[in-house]
Amino acid sequence: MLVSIHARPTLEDVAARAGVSRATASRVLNASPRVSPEALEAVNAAVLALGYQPNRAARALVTRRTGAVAVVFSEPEPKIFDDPHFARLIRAGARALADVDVQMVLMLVHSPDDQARAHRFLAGGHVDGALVFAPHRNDELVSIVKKLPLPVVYAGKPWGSLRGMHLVDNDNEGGAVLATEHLKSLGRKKIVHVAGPADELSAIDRLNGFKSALGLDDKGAAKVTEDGGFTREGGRKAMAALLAKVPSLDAVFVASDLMAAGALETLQEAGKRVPEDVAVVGFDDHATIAEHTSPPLTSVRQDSDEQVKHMVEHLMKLLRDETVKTKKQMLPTVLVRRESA
Amino acid sequence: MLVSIHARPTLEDVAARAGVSRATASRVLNASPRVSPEALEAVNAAVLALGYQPNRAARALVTRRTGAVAVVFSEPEPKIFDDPHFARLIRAGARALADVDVQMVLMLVHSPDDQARAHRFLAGGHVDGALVFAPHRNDELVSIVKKLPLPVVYAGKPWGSLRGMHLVDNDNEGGAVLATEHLKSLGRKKIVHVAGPADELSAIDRLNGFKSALGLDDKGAAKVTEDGGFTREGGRKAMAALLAKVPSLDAVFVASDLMAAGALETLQEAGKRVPEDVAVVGFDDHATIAEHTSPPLTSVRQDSDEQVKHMVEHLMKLLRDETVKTKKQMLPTVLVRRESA
DNA sequence: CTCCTCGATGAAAACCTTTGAGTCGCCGGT
DNA sequence: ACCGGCGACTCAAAGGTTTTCATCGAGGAG
Repeated sequence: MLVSIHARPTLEDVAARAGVSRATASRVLNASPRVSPEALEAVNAAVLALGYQPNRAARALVTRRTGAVAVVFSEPEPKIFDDPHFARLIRAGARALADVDVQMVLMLVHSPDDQARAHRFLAGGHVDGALVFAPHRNDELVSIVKKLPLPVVYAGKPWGSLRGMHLVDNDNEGGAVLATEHLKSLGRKKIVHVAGPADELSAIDRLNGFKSALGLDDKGAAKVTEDGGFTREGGRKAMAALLAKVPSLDAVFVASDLMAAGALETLQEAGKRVPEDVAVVGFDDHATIAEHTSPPLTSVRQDSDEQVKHMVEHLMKLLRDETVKTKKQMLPTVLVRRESA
Repeated sequence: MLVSIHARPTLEDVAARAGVSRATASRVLNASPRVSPEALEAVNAAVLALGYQPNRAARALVTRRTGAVAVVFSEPEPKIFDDPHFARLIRAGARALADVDVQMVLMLVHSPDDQARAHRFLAGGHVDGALVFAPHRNDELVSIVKKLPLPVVYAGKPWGSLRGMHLVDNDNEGGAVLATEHLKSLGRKKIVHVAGPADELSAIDRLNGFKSALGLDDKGAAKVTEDGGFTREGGRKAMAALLAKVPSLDAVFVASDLMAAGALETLQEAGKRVPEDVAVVGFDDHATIAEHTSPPLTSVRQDSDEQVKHMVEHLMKLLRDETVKTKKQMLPTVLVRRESA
């Protein structure tokens, strides 16, 4: 049977070759139970022989499903995308979505223009759902997305009411407690904190963990904390400020590895030995940072790959209309000991 | 006219409201010239009033175009994705593609499994074309993709025959010449080179530029060159090796900013002052690296955003079946002077 | 006044799949 | 022998858009 020169085979072709109707062939492909074993085998053989691949557009048209989901990063400050964390999240997203055979539409939202575009796109029915990364305070994108009749899973807690929202968060607070307790267990008496920006909830949660582990109130915490803005440079400066503020410090919990790298540099310049004079614990356990600082960084691991995987799973459940038991998931964090503490 | 509760408006609805036929409405949307001004205006008004957005699936079905292109990163070593360069390319791709309203399907290819998946996907007609980043030697993905009847634009020169391929490359060799000439013009006599891995053409081109600027042959070059593998750690080690090999060196051209950051650390530890004792020039002009080393790094700028933008433009031309004059584009590089040289 | 041309428009086919309704044959029960 | 029921299957409609072809009307040439 000579098939046409180059055209891709259609379901009709498969059905013809298998000696069944289009409908039956379709049922085989969609794993419907109402198919006889013979038909099933014949169709599968035909699919294989012809190298058939369903036409996504046709399928999308009738099912009213696009087979695509948006992955949205909302980030007023484009620079932070040079953060290696970002690359990791994207990689994890690409992988997890490819595994379930759905297309990933990446959207980076910086400006109000981008927001409008994202709004149009998400409202336009071009995707079945969305994964949203919007860590910042009062991010308008979140209010926009919230109003859309679109299944959405957030990474971490977006600012504002969480009513009815689905999200997968890391246990930032628990991780911070872990880190601080560890420093205490080393016998450190004067523990300080380089915090992340006050407009990100993950930073706030980490700060809260630090406070609760030490039994500090807001005022007490303010005396031993500096904002490092989640950047290397910020970590450097915050550490310097802390050295000035608390000369007797003997340990520091830094809210991100990137900042910790900066902090280590400052400590080194100040002639402090790590961990002898000052013990340092970071957060993220970022492979290419934590393992390559000197000394290698003790850090709280939050598994971004795992987080994204859970987000995807959760979203798929929503798309399948399964009733999800827990709307919010919290992923555990663990302390990874290296040499800095 | 009460419209249905929630269903998205269709072209039929638009046509009805504008008092024309579906066909005419379609012509307006596709900017066909054969439309009267009145019809045009009426349809546009209806589109606006209804918030109409074309159904991508339906359109894809009939035009046999998906409105999506794949962006493929082939990279045996997943770690390199922590390279900030990668994040930049992705960002640029997302932006450039969104600008022309096509969806970006991101594919990260690490393993042979991934290759097979990519093959299936690209052959499956799920995208109209592809942007391929495959810098490494003998990357099998390239041979796979080459056989596909799919418009593809490569980033840089993939290894192997370039016959009939479309690509947008940076002028690596020219940039290297620029860097080396600059060091010469500073009166430096003993200039060495920290190279990228020998299985990436961009690294080889930079090495070649270095060689030709100094008039070195292979043997001569080998004496003053070390491979830094495009990593920070590699740059550190390569610099140390060079210091041992060529104690009298007074300048170094490093083939990437990340390696240059490492090299600077080594120089500092060796007690060399930069630029007084040793002048350093990097490559990439990566914002978050070059500006934050101490001293700030003189570097060759290659504009990744520009490169990706050109790739997208080129691909769009291919998709429109325009005959493209030049299959290969070369983007200029410029030297950005800071304090390290 | 008629014929022709040409531009604008409408009707309908085509794209490929899913799915609800209907058909067919067969078995067991009466 | 008939009927009901059931499992496996086929038919055909539906989904929203583009595009070809035909139609219609107006305006110019003869």
